[in-house]
Amino acid sequence: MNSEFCIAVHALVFLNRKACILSSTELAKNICTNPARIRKIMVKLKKAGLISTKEGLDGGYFLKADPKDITLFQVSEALDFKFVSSAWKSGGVDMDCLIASGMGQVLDNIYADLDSLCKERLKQITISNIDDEIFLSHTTVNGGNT
Amino acid sequence: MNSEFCIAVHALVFLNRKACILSSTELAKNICTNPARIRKIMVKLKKAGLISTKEGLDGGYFLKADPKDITLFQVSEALDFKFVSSAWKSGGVDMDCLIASGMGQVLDNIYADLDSLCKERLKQITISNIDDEIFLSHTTVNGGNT
DNA sequence: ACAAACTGAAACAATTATAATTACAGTATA
DNA sequence: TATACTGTAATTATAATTGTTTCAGTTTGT
Repeated sequence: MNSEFCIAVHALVFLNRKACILSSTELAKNICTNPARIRKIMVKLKKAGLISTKEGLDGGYFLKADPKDITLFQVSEALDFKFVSSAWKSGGVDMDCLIASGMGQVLDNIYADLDSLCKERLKQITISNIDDEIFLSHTTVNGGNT
Repeated sequence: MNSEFCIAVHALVFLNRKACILSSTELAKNICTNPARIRKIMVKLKKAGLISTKEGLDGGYFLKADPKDITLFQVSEALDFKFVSSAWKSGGVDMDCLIASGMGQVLDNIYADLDSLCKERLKQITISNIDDEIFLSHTTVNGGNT
């Protein structure tokens, strides 16, 4: 469920740069996925107050918050997913051996720790930062005449 | 491929605690998986110098390194996997739009950064630490007579 | 008022990733 | 020299992820 994060960040950067209302179909085209998937993700960003929607003709999605204020941490929180986790557990809680019964929790704790470490780091990156990263590196001071 | 890490850590902790040679079948039983999977993972730990093998009758795996020196960072390096990554990429490198063509790399960089952050943290945790965590919490100073 | 074009949501199909199973050659050991 | 391992590969089974299709509900513009 990590690609949801990619899609959300991509959509926010794109909405910011286009600075207009874009439908799920238009977003899907740029992101290379399908509109239904876009909508499912945008619902979460809307609940988090990062975007708003306009229904009806020429409706779609647009940024609500200031891109300088939207951190990737907020995006990850909005999506409610974990960067680090494991569905598979070794051993089993009802086994006699202390290692077999305890290892699942031990690793869950480690993964939870790593996950918050990641999320703390993402508080330092905003949608504006990413826009800069993409567009400043393609803009030279002399217009590309090296 | 995150469960490989769970299995490797579990196996190392178990080998350390049992302090004897254990076959892939015995390890698989405690970890709750199959011997072939165990062997595939143990090959990597062996290449990294963390364990050794003994073939033939009553053969199997045993710890080579000091559990106080085996960090979870070393384990993750031995397995050569990423805690944070995404196979799915938004957009496409050959698209005209700078965002669509650049977003994949932007997120790859972010994920690589988060991944090394996680691995740095794991330099602080050893196999001994985990053994302690499991066994010290189940051992009270008066033998459990509260 | 009404048609158009959107979101939100669900059900289903397709694809991909992950894990389990089976089998067997090679090897050290008792 | 038979035994019981590892190392490896091929195959099957299962689970997770992504894509597709459909439709009810809503708002907008004419």
